[in-house]
Amino acid sequence: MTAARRVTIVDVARHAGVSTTAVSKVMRNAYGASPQMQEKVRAAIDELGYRPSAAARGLRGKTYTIGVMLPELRNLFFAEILDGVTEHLQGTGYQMLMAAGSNNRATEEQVTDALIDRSMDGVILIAPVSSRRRLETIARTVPTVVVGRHGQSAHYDTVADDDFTGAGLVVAHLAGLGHRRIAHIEHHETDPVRLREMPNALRADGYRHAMRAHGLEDHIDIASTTYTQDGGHLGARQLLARPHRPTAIFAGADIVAMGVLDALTEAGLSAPADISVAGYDGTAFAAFGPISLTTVDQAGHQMGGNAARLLLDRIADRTRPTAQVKLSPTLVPRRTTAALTDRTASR
Amino acid sequence: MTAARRVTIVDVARHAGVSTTAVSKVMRNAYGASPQMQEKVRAAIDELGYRPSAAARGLRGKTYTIGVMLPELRNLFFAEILDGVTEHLQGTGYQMLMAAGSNNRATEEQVTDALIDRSMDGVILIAPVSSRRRLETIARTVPTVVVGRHGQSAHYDTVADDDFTGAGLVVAHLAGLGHRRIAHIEHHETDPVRLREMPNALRADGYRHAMRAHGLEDHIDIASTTYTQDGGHLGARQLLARPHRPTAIFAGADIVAMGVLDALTEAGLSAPADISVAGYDGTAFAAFGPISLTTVDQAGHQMGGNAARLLLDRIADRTRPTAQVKLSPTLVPRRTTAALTDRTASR
DNA sequence: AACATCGTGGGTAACGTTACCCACCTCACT
DNA sequence: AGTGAGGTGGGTAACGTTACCCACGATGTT
Repeated sequence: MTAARRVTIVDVARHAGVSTTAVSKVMRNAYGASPQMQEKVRAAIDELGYRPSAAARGLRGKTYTIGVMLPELRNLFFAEILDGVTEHLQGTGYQMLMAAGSNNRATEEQVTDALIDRSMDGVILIAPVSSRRRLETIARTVPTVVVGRHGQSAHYDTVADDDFTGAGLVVAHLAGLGHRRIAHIEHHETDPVRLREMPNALRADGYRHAMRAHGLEDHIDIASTTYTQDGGHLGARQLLARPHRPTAIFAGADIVAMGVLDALTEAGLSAPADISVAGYDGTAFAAFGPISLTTVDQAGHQMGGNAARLLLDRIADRTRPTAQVKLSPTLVPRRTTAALTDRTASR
Repeated sequence: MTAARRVTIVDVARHAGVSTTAVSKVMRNAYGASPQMQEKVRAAIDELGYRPSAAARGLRGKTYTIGVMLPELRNLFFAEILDGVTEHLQGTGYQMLMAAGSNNRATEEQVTDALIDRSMDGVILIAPVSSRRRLETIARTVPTVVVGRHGQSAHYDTVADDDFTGAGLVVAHLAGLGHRRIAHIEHHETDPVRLREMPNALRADGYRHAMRAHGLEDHIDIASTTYTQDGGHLGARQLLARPHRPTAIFAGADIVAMGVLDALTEAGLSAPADISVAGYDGTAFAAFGPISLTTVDQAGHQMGGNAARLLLDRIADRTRPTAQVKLSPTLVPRRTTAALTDRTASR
């Protein structure tokens, strides 16, 4: 019942009959330990089951811990990114720890502070909503990579998908199927910095631009809600209530498309018979057979892998110039989008 | 570009013209600091933006960090549990950090070790697959709560759902709808300890017991795969290939039901017209309109809240006797189950 | 024979915080 | 005036690890 005292480096040193310095060297594979010494120490380590304390290590140097801030747990797209990070970290000795920031500035600040307090060697911020200034502050304190948000910084690296182009792919796909009244559901944004940096804003821009490019500027129609299932639900209801109901809805994210499909079901409609629906992200949910959602794959796995790589590079050299990785999205047509028929068009 | 040196307690002490001890007292709201001193110190803290290092704190005492091991990120049921934990931890000063264990013993061991190395004040293990002995070892090292696994221990508390009863609810529901050929997809288990402790094993037991109670012992039919979407897919294909195809499938978890629905779609079948399908967990996915999966709600949110409460209690008093919290599941009938018709029965 | 050089091991002082103890001051009470 | 109690502040030694440096002996070089 009484907690067994931790085995420390001192115990190992005594047990092996060497100095703590020697044990430390062996642990770190540092120079200056003969093979015999290494063997002796390793035997003692195994025998006592010694594991170094990350806290004590962190006080002197590295903690071998990467902190990841993610805005929420329910959006499966983030799982793809995390898989990419985990995979890249395999065998590097780094452990990834995650904390959820719940998509608002106050908790996000709290969470990132918590990661810094716990002396992470580096942090990966996924789709952060914090102010630009705040991100810079974090990046000056600890090596930082920002994923899923554009914008160039002298302090942090970024990994993002080319959202502007991706949105264009969706519009082209739907226009190619004969649709003209193609509506969009966006995540509402007013902050000028975020209008330039956030993926949702770029997707909306890409939508507008592509609509114009296809000669459909008169049909530009946007419902402004949030990137959540509820946001999709609300947005769809707004769009369905309009006098000229759209024949296709481009939801800004797969999770939004879920809400749209939910709302369609409630209204007794279905995709693609009544309305075509497309999402964005390329989550496992979209690939799920009974749903089979047309979406844009932004290669979350690769985003995560790139983020981890950039972070390790920056931990190794904090002065190297920052990089901006932009990945190309691909359209994945599935069964929620279909050619415009007389029936759908006439509504 | 050069990393700004961290503000430490010494900087604050100097800036406020007091001792580090005084600053420490103020930080911890400890006894022995006059109001004037508190004010002076707080002013200095704000001015310098001081935040204590969790690593250094951990070396002496507590880190105010709770570690959570979860088996994977894609099963939305775990998100419910985590929400419950987060909510309970609100305002306690504890931060939750998560690490994913990927459902196998080796990585699970690695991850739990990593949490211990980082001197977590306590850990919550969600549906761990580790051996009983390993769990005991962890619990002797650090306050531990095990969620989603039965079995009594002298060292760790447990929170689980009454899986045996829950499985019975599903069988009763389906039998009530007239089904007799009710099949089950289980997560394969052979280890005798796990057969007693793991929810999947208890659900399978509950299924068998309820089938017998309803006089359906001749129709007991189990596909033994895993609790993943692929497992559900595989299990469903096995069941569909049998000479006497079942009219209802009870999938051991919602994620398994996803795989079942996927396989049905592939086979050109649908639920509930051709086959009724029920899951288990009560995830947000099951509630999703276009799916509308009949399931058993195991109140993940409450499980998480209970786990956090038990953990904080144990951190406060490591010698108190362990507790086993068992929550009652409830059936949530939705649209994937329906009364047996002549058409489905005759297949 | 004198002198570098190299390989190997250990001593010591941090890192930032807190637990524990002691010193001092003020006030009230004998 | 002397004593005790209570309130307030600080000094010091840990916690477990690593970076830096120094010492020693063996080997090779002039």
